[in-house]
Amino acid sequence: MSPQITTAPDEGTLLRIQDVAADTGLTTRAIRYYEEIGLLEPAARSDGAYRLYDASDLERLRFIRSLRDDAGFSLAQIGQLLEDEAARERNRRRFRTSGDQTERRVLLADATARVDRQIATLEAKRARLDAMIADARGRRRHLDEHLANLDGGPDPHPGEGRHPAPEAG
Amino acid sequence: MSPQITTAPDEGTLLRIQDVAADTGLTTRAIRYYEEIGLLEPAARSDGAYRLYDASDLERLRFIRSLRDDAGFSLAQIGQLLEDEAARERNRRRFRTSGDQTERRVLLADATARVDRQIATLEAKRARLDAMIADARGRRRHLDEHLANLDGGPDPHPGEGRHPAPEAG
DNA sequence: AACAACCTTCACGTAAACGTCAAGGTTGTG
DNA sequence: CACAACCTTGACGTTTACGTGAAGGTTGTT
Repeated sequence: MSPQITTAPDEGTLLRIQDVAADTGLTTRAIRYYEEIGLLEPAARSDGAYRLYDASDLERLRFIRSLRDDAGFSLAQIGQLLEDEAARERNRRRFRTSGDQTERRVLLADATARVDRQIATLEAKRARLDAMIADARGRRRHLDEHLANLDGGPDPHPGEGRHPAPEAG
Repeated sequence: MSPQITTAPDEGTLLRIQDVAADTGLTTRAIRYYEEIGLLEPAARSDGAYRLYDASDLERLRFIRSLRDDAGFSLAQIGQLLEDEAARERNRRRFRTSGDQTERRVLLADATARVDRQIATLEAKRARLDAMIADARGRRRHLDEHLANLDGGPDPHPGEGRHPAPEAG
């Protein structure tokens, strides 16, 4: 419990690209590439032009990775989802420096609209996935019925023909 | 109600690649490419080596497209999901020609296992998507709280500090 | 048989999303 | 200040998933 420690400042920590890579599970090349195509700018640069990332950068990179790996979006789509980082940053600064309640409300409303669009996009994707799952469940039920037919009475409706083949694959 | 018509046989219809492309929304090149990487073989070939596709081929192609566009899987992953078309086809033939109830049961069980794996994969993906949606909803709630703070009593807990910045982006 | 409209198999081109050097500058430690 | 370990910016290579001709054969209709 020493009153002043220089290790683990935590709050204003800036990481170099390799540490960021380790933390996020991305490669340094990928991170630079994301910067190249405008997905994020590092919070700062060192005197020697080293890229320096803060906590919010890490969050953003993890989000990008999640959208890429978990949701399967292309980087172009991810760019659409994140939409205009510059405006976002401007808004942040304006929000912090603004004493005007009305302006703060407008900025928050903007942020809300962006998040709502993200949610809508993600839910649309989930709906399509759900449809596919339902479809697969249907195929599964179909197979189960065939199994039931084999176990119970063999050949209930002989010349049926709704399905060309019993689908054994 | 003529007893014998040559148009619209429907049952054993075989389509050429362009018609298949129109039906599935894929390009002829994509369909040939999918064959190249082993995702499907056309049901038959004409005397002049034209590819000929049946109804089940169309289903399969629509499924592939769905996995690609809706679920965002790579063709390699889709190949894993569809897994061993050759075995599938062998199973179909064996199923049709098998009079042995036990064998039919085994073949159906195999098919069921495959479908179950597909469902599991799709549900895993949906779970990850759900997590992301929940996350986005959390961010949205957070923004709403800030809005509420602006509307109601301004600055309820002054020196709080759990959040470094009010997050206006 | 002629003809358009299909189809075939190469084979090279392309955009996305990085991987992988190369050549040189920067940082932190002894 | 020497040195390893990191970083920088090019710049070319690679994989995936096709697009786009080219050169020639096939089908269906007239």
